[in-house]
Amino acid sequence: MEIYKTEKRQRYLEEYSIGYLFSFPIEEFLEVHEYKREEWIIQEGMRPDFLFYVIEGKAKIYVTHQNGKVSLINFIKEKDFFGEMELLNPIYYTKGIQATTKTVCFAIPFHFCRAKMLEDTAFLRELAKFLSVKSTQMAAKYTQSLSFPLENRLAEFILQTADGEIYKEKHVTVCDFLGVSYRHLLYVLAQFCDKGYLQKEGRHYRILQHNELDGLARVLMNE
Amino acid sequence: MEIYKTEKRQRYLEEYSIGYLFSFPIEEFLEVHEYKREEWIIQEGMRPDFLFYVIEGKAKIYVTHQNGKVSLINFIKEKDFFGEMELLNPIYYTKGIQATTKTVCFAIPFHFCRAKMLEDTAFLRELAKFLSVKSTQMAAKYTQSLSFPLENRLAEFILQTADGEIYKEKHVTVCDFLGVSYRHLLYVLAQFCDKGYLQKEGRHYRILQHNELDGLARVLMNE
DNA sequence: TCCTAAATATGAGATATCTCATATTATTGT
DNA sequence: ACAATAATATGAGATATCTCATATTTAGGA
Repeated sequence: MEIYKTEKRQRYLEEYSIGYLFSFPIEEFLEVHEYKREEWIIQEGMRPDFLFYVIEGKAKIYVTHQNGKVSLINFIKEKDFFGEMELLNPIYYTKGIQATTKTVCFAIPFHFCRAKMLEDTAFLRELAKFLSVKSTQMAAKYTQSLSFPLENRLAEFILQTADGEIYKEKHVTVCDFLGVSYRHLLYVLAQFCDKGYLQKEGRHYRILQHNELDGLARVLMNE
Repeated sequence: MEIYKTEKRQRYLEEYSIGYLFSFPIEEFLEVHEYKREEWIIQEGMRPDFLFYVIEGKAKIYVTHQNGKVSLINFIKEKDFFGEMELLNPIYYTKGIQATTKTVCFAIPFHFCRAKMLEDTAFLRELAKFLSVKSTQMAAKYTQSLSFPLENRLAEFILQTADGEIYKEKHVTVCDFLGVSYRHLLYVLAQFCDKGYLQKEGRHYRILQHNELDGLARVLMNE
């Protein structure tokens, strides 16, 4: 982890101003942190000292269960907060946050800013919106996971993450995210190839029948 | 649905004051609504005109999927909000809310109060806390449902909802809530009886081995 | 460059869970 | 009090998904 100082910090503060999220001057308190690919930004179970706001990069939220299984709860991207649970709730089991790519965040120290943030209408309104979306998404994912087989959820995931016609997510990550075994994921991917929806090209998959996948994914919708 | 007027309304306003949740005078705008057991407070897909705050009673949040399956997303109890998604988000697929028992709510009209509420620090802070808890719970339920068989989740549910030593939830409701088929629910309940954790008494079940169920439920924890 | 750990692949057998069919009680409205 | 509807119950067969064993390939570190 690297903390940007002086000019570099200043450059980020200017280029990605988040002043509009607050009605008090936040700039002076902001730290700018850079995390390397794969680096753990927050260790599971360790309360952070900052509220984070992502400027560049992507990260993943993980939790480990008692039976050893790991769940990838969600992805975090630009303009997302994390650490907000710890800001609001004195008791909370902290999830692990791992950078997927090089990630730059604003880190807002609780120590100096908690009280101010909790008194700030503009910020609280943004936060409430962010949380309402998050909560809605989790509820949707929850009920979908109980109501539909992997086939549908994977189709949606492929379409969401594909780069043009190419799908190339790591199987291991996808298993944790969709909550299925590695074996089963490969079964369903093989089915998609059999049916001609996908074509395997080395380690990647090319989407051949966008429509068919879309049909499978669309069934999840309406929420 | 019945709207309390004059004295009855006044009595509720005094007995269950929620003035402390707001920093502006809210009382004059509050309606007091009573819904009968089984009544739909909000129809799925129909945006409500109020933010609701539950005073007495219990309700359920439902969503219907395209394949006809119904999910019981969560239970709502005293001191919970609902309609807050529609307050915050102009675009949102409204879930259905059904009263389980006779339910009395304060209904805060968006028309008069939206702007005020979205400017109110005290309220926004409460709402953000409420949403953060809700989001955390959904995330936990989501990952648990993907990581553990019904056995564990049912054990937890039985302990949470049992009335003393007696478990008597309706199977139909539990299926929707835990996202499993009726058939499978009965299988696992039968297993619990075989193992001596539960004993069937007419339509109810008596908890015989609290410890064993607790062991199964505890495996979910740590979040 | 080589070694090791991670990621990919595939088979075989188990089990968790689902669908459907069919009875038998409760509950509710009239 | 009766009919209709909802809830409970159980069997049988299907399928979605898991576990484990084992190879092969890829990628990162000494």
